[in-house]
Amino acid sequence: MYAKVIIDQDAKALDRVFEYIVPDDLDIVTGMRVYVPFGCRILQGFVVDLCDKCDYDPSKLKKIISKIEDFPAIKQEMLSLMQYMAKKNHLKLASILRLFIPAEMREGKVKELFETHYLFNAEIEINIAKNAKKQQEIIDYLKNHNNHASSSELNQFGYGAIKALTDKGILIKEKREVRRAPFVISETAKKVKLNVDQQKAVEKITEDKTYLLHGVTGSGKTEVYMHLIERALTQGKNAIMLVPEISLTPQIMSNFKSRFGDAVALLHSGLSAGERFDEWKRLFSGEARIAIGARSAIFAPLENLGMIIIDEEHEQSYISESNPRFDTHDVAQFRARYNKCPLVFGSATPSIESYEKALQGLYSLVELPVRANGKELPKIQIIDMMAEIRTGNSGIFSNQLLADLTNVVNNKKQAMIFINRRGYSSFQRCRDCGYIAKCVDCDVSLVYHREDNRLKCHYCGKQYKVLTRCPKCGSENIKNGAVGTEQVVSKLKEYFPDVKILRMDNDTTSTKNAHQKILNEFKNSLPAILVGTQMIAKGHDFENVVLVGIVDADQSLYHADYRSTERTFQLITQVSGRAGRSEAEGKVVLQTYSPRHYVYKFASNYDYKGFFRKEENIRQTSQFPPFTRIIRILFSDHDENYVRELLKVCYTEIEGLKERYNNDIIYLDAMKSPIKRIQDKYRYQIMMRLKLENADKIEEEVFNIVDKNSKTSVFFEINPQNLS
DNA sequence: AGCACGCCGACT
DNA sequence: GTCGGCGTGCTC
Repeated sequence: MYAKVIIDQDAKALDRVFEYIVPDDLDIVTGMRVYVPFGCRILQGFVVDLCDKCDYDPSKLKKIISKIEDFPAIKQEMLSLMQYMAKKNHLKLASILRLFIPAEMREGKVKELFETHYLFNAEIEINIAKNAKKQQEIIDYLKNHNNHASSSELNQFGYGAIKALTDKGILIKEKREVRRAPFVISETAKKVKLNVDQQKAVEKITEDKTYLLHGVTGSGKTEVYMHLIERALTQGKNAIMLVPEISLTPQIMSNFKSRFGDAVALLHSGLSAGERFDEWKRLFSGEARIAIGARSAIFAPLENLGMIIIDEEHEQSYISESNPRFDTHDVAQFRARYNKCPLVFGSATPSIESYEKALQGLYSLVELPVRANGKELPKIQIIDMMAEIRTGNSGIFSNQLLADLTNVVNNKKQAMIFINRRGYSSFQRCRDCGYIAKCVDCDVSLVYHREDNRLKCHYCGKQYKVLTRCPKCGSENIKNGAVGTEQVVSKLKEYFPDVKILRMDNDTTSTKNAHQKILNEFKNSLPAILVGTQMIAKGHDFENVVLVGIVDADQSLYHADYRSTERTFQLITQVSGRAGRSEAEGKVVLQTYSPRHYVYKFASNYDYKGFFRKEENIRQTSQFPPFTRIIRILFSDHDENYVRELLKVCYTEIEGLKERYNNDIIYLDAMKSPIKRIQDKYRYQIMMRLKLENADKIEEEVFNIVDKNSKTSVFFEINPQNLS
């Protein structure tokens, strides 16, 4: 028997199958991880196929040394998925396989946890001394507990008694595997009765196809998800539900835990290595039947799927932007098709791509048009910050926002201030010569952090002293750029010295549970103001929040990125949803320097469809996705000359495609990447925009050209999210 | 990726 | 003479 093995190394030259002899005494099956001799080393590999004959010279074949685990960690479906992803995203096989198993398992760091268990042996005659009270207590305890107990339960009776009983054979020792289940406080599940729309949605979502569930904020999508999952379980099937990492709040987790109990396995970044491994194993073995987690939970080792749900479908985090670059939507679609089960993309603000597909009939549109609690959405007031400046207010806050905040404080209520930038301000610039402080390795502007009075690079984390004098012209006239969370907090403290003001962003939530601590503190303070980035935009329901301030709505609008308008609309809708969740009426104050931009008109009226039509129109006329396809090829290397040469060769050859595809190529150019260097690697890129008809063919040819010419790996990105 | 093999410069 | 630089190529 021969095995086709993929070596677990992330190198272009090893990105193929190597054949090995399976020794007779090893019962290897497809999907197992094995140790194999490779050159003069021993490496880990994945068995992806077994067959009777080999393609390579049989006299040169080596033998598999041993199994790593005695179960096949990669199931058949995942092997097909590997093939699909390799082709679709031009990824290396080993790097895909790594996604399918917990990192902890590969690194060999975590082991199964065992606990000694004792069984009561009913066969044997009980013969203990009359004064052996403790031993009698143990026997009584076991009789009351189905004749078995763990060592931790019995330890209270003392080790001597346990040992005496074990020696006599009355107790039988046994090693049992225990799982480190992440602790979740589960409140009592209140089963909510569905309203008419929700009921209709549940009834509609039954077939083996993709559904786009468009439900306004607060329309009760989660309840629909729960019903869908419940139905899948009743049919004897399993389910996956994905949520964006940031909205994996204890609230959602405890909701599902209390509804489905131990059938739920949670996969998110807050788990310890052991917990993650054990949750994975519970899914693998079928002990758990619902996987809930962030992006990577789409690879949950569940078979027989009956439902896949992606909540907040439009979220950027579903598109992986580093090493194995893939789109969770594609993976979900593959798994849904493989398992012949429904796939649900849910959102209050679907991505333009998805909604377009729904209109084209590729997805079936299901709508939840009203809020489940019947409440109105909070009113959004647009404040023209240019007018504020003209009337002499050049501060961060408009007079209206300050007045509303004062009102909130006086009424002992709560407010949230949303600002889409962490740190104190964006950058430091010399007013005389225009010099901007940049990272020496990454070539991006540094961000000023006031807490430790330093400049930091957000790409590599390197820290620098602040500028007091311009290194270029010597001027001391240094100015800070746009505002960030820290600055908003310090300004608020000036206005409201006695009010509890909290900050929540990447910097204040890096430690474990910091997230929850801040939210709890906020929850328990009246009045209070919570300042934060996107992090505060999701999933938290605070009944006392009556005001949401969006300090600089334009910040997400001015990225050189075709999706920035869409993103701004989504952000506003989401952030606004935080106000007025309960009895009190909520209000949103939106500050902008370009109040006439169409995004604000539609967003302030919660008019998704209107926004969609406008945006669709713009994308169509300006030839952007989803009406075209953008391909970005990123070359990076320490050796700048090599990258430039490679870029040149590839570009010339790709340009040659114009002979055959001139009408399909809207745009083609080669350039330095906007961030010219990251971690001392020089970055160059080729960008192209294609008409859809022949996009697949051209993409394939472009990939082959690049692959043929480069020694090192090159990043391929389709419709990139951000262009750094 | 890692490691061996291999062909040219300055040293005990 | 030979120790060691890192270029090229191979690993079932």
